[in-house]
Amino acid sequence: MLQVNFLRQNRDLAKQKLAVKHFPNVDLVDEVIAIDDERKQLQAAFDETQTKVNAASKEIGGFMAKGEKDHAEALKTNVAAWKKLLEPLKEQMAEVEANLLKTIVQFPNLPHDMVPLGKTPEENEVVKEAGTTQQLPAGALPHWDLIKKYNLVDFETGAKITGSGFPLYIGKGAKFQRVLTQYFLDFNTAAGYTEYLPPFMVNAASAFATGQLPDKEGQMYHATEDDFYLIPTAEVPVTNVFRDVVLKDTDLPIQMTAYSPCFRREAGSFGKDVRGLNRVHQFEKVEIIQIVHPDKSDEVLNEMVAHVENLLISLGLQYRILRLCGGDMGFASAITYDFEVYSAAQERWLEVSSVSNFQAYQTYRMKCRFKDAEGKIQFAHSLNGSSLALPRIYAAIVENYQTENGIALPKVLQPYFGASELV
RNA sequence: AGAGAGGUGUCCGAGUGGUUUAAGGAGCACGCUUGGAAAGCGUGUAUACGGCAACGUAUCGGGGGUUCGAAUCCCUUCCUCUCUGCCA
Repeated sequence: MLQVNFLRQNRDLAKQKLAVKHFPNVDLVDEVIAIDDERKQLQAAFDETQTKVNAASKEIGGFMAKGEKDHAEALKTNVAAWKKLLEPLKEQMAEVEANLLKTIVQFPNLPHDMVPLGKTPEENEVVKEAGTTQQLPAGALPHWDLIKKYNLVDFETGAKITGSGFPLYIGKGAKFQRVLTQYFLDFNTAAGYTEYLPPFMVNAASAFATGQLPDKEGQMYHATEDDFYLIPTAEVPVTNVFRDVVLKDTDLPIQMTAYSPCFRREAGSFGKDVRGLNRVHQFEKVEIIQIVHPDKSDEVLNEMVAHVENLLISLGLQYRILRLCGGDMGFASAITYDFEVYSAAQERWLEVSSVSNFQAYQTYRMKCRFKDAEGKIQFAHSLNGSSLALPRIYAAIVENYQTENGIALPKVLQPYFGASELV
């Protein structure tokens, strides 16, 4: 959520930045400031009258104590008149404040200066490409054929149990999931992240704080009986650890990592590129999240990108790093780097991680602040990234490590798996 | 799930309608004192919004209500604890 005061002080800059994100209605900036002006006027008027009411009430208390009932009664008449004025003011204020919130949540975060101007995924900037394309054996298969051939994942039975997009992992296929999760968590904690295992359902307040509500309600599974939402990512419960918290500057940076299943309805997503594990309703992911001093978030973003890069290198995969253009970035992000791994069998790049700096966009919304060295309260910056999302990395490893009669394993995973090959 | 007891500041804790402007204590910060420290004494110590400021307004788990006036009374909701039930 953007701050009105920032918009007020940087009106033109904000409009310019919103245009980079291809926000269709930049004049909403003026609208929001006008609404805020109205709110200020109302509050001033309200406070003025409420002050009189409070003072008079205190006086009445004094009169009552002294037994001067006549004076008290006279004052009560005044108060009654003021209160009549307050009622419509109160209503207007509630209305204006609701309108302000409703309007301001429509703004996406402003993009960082480094964000490229483009609109479509093709205009993302490739900042790095590394690794070599695997030489696959003749007759190499895409992962959806491989997992069937070796009975690692059964989509049909998953569909019977629940519905399409809920894979059932079997035997070594299930163990491989567990091994990947464990390896990722170990890799993250070795770099200083603290491991969390959060609830997999959240309440509406948490979903609002990270921006899933009110807009993306349809993307989450909703347990209506208790009004809980199944998490679309561990980012939601873990970031909410620090909702409504005032930290000390010495608490920063906070580095968290968490494994969780992720539930996404993917409503409205259909068509190509959704075969096999490329897009599912339930998948597993290990997330890294940091809450940092505002001066440090640029630097920390680079560290997180390097961290994920090292993880991919350790898996021996060909990868590239993209800096997303304004039109392809997420709503809450100021700058995002996507990691893609090359699938030689599908002959395409698969997104396996997305690392973003949200600056104060989330922390303002969820009131996560810290007291700086001077004792001033400031909003912290939040960042997160996948490290890593399982099904696609699963698919990439299975495809890229396939041999003529089996599937090999990256070296780092072999001790975890207790074998030198998957099958 | 049922019955009961609770939720007050950084923490403990008093407060059942009106100088509460949330007592008191602890902690923390600064000052005095000291050779230095402890003790002692003094001062300060929540957040948000409005205002150039003085200051004002709101907040005692959340929301709503009664009243001239609510931490206090009423309704509702969430959470914690105890007992009972059920359960891996």
